Amino acid sequence: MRRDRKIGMIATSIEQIPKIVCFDDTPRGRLLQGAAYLFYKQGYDKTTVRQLGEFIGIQSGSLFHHFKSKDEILATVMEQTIIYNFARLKEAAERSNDPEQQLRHLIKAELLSIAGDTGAAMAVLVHEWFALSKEKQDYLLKMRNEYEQVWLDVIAKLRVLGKVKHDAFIWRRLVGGSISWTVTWYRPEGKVNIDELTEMVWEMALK
Amino acid sequence: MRRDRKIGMIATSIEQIPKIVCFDDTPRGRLLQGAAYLFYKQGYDKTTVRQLGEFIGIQSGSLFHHFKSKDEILATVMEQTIIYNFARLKEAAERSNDPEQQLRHLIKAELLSIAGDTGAAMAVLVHEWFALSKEKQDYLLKMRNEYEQVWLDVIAKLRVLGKVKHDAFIWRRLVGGSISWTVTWYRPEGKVNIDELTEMVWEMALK
DNA sequence: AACATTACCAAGCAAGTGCTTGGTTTGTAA
DNA sequence: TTACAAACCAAGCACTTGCTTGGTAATGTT
Repeated sequence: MRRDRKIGMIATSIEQIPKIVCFDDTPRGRLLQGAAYLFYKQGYDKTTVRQLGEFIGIQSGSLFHHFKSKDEILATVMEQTIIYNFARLKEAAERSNDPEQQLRHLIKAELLSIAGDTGAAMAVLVHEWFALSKEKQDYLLKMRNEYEQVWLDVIAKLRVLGKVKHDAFIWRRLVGGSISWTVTWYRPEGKVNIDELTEMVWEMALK
Repeated sequence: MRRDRKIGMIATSIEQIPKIVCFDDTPRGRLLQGAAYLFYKQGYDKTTVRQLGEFIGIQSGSLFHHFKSKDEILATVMEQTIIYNFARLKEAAERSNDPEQQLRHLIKAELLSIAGDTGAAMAVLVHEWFALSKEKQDYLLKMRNEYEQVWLDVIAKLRVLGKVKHDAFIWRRLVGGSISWTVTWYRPEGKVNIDELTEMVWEMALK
């Protein structure tokens, strides 16, 4: 009787879970949606293809009509998540010309990604990174770099203004850490909302 | 031919890896040491008992003479890591009476835990938390709470001094996020050392 | 020397695992 | 209606997993 650890309070079918915006309404999209939820709740390895099949209402074998491996399902969840949130970040950066305000928008956008409507999928991205094959990691890293460049551009401007004094990369990682870490504790029903959190991070970051 | 993803540049026996201070030199200690390393490099689920056995030089079945399950190995790695780093944190807090200096010591202690000599084990604690059974999670959470209390005591004093204005819990989580996140990027051979990093986090945190 | 305890081996079982295969149903457009 | 592809089912194969069992070697203590 191995591997019987209890998973508490988990949905048993795809209708019961909140929609994640990065996936569409095709069978394939629903599959990704279900996968993101289960990977989020249980982890990639502990989610079996049988369980995923049952969750979205098809046979486990039928999954492989849409994707050629379980690995590819995970990679696709991550890819779509990155694409969606990259677009959101870019949009945020274009919302202002003042670097300080841009920073505020970036922070909020990233908090929304992680603690908001794509939270489950982002958590998968964070937690299951090492479950990916090396090649998929490399591929996604390239997209990740584009994403980071948006940040670095804004930071560069802040450094010119003297608002940021430390090394840009390290500074970004410290601020990014505060934001990313919310994945481990933030709950929408908790005592702060995204806007208040944005404000706190912004103040800390700008000194 | 499943699950054949390549793991690059990984040691194949326990003599090749750096010692982690929280484990002793008994057979049991070496087992934990090896487990921490492999869990760190590959993840808990992808590390098989066979591989762990081979790594430390015994048969896979012999592992179960020391621990009654693989789960228990993971939990013990985490437990010892928490115990060790709790002691280090407490010691750090007692090194000064000035809250601002105490904070500096706490930050450095936590950075040492995560980016320093217990880094591999701490990474396991962070990444494999959900691989633990629920009961083990609850048990370790109690120890974690004691650990957090050391931080909260210092923060409370800082709030009295007006050095921290936001909610103590949230503030701690943002600062803790910056620190914990170093697990994903910090390398000792990189461009900053622990002391410089301590300084940066300290400045950000204190505003 | 005698005993007890710790550490370990060799073999294998039961229960999964991801994935394949060959075929059927469903939707869509001409 | 016909044609064709997308979506799916039912069954099972090849393999790996954590762990058990019954025994042996090494180590330490008196």
